Amino acid sequence: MMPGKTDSGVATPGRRERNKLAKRARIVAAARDLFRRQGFADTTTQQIADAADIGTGTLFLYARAKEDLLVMVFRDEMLETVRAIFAAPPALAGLDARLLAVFNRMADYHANDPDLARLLLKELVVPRSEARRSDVDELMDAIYDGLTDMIGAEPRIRNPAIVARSAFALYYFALLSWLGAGQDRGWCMRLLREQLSHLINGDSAND
Amino acid sequence: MMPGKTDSGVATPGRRERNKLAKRARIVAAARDLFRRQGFADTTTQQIADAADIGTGTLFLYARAKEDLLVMVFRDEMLETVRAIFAAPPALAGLDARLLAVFNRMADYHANDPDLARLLLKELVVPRSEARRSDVDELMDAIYDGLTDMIGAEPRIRNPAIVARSAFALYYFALLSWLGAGQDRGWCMRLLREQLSHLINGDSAND
DNA sequence: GATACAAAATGAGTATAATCAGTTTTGACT
DNA sequence: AGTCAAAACTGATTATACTCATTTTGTATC
Repeated sequence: MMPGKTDSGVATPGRRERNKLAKRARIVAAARDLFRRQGFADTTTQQIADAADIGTGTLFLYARAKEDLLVMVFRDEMLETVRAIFAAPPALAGLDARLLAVFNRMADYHANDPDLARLLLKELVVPRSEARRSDVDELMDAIYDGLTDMIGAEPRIRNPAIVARSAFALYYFALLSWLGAGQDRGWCMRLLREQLSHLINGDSAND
Repeated sequence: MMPGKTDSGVATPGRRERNKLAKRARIVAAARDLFRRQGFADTTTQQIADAADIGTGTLFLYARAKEDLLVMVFRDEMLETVRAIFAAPPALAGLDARLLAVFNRMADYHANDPDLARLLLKELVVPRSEARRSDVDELMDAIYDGLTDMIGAEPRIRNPAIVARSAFALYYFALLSWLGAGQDRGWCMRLLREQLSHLINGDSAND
């Protein structure tokens, strides 16, 4: 039992990779719990490292900065939510209902912990690093895939301008919730729908 | 000449107030120069305090956090620019030309120092504090006043939802510049124009 | 002018995010 | 099993944003 690879046909992920993933999960879980309990500012990186049972140095191997941990927490939870919403049978749920569900989930973050939510939005909408940018893209992709599945068009269309607009739509929706301008959500939804129809019809979105 | 108030009819601002304003100006100037020369991250608060010839403690009396200094710098420069643009005689400059001038000025920040610009946008669009929020409002007001003057409608209309949308329009424009999607600027301008016509026609903007 | 009071300034001190040089663990290969 | 290079881990150390108890400055009243 020496080599780390069993005799399966395709290459096994490998123990190293699995350990890394497990550790990442432990870190994110620890961060999520502590942020929830004490808030972002009052949680030290030391505490997170202790809770995840790793050294402080290791922590910064998985997250370039403390704020990255917040994004990791959000990303994981939101991806799960979006996938669950679009995976559920489309009972009475039309396009609008599902979009609304995703939006509402984002808005919940504002309701529960405004400071944390603000930080999240900042980091997600104007990402500093390429890595961060791909976090947004992944979230957008999840929504796209769900929508294109429902509409029946081909998935996996990528258009930076539309990605930006959709990211904005999500962002703007949350911003409006924060401002208490709830009645504007309809406008926001319509904007996203319009953008998505451009996406599906293959318009170049220059106009 | 003991009392700090001369015998003018109305109350003189007072030396204290004047000193405070002058000190604030010195701080902003010092911060601007250092940020330009060395970048935001590589400039310490100590350096700024030294350059402005004040103690480090005093610095944080004028700015709650280091990032506030960035916003102060931006706010001052941008307000001056916006006012200059709308104060100039409307020679060949229509509505679009002036808006574009304001937008381009914002985009310049991206071109010159992307990191600094990203930080700015984050801070301006999702302000943490009420004080920060009023910075955005003031900028928006400057644009509104210029536009309503040109169009001839009554100035000083305030609608949080429209403020949010306009702030977004500025933000989005800069985001697109950053993404290199320059051809989308037209869409952004049209959005703002549309919002402004709602503003002028007195629509409630719920729709 | 002297006294009292509030506002502002100060810089030594503190807390902590992030680093890095050294150590341990891993897994492929013989 | 034994060897080795690369990957992962560690926590003592560092740099610095921000605080706070104390001092200085400005203004009002007599």
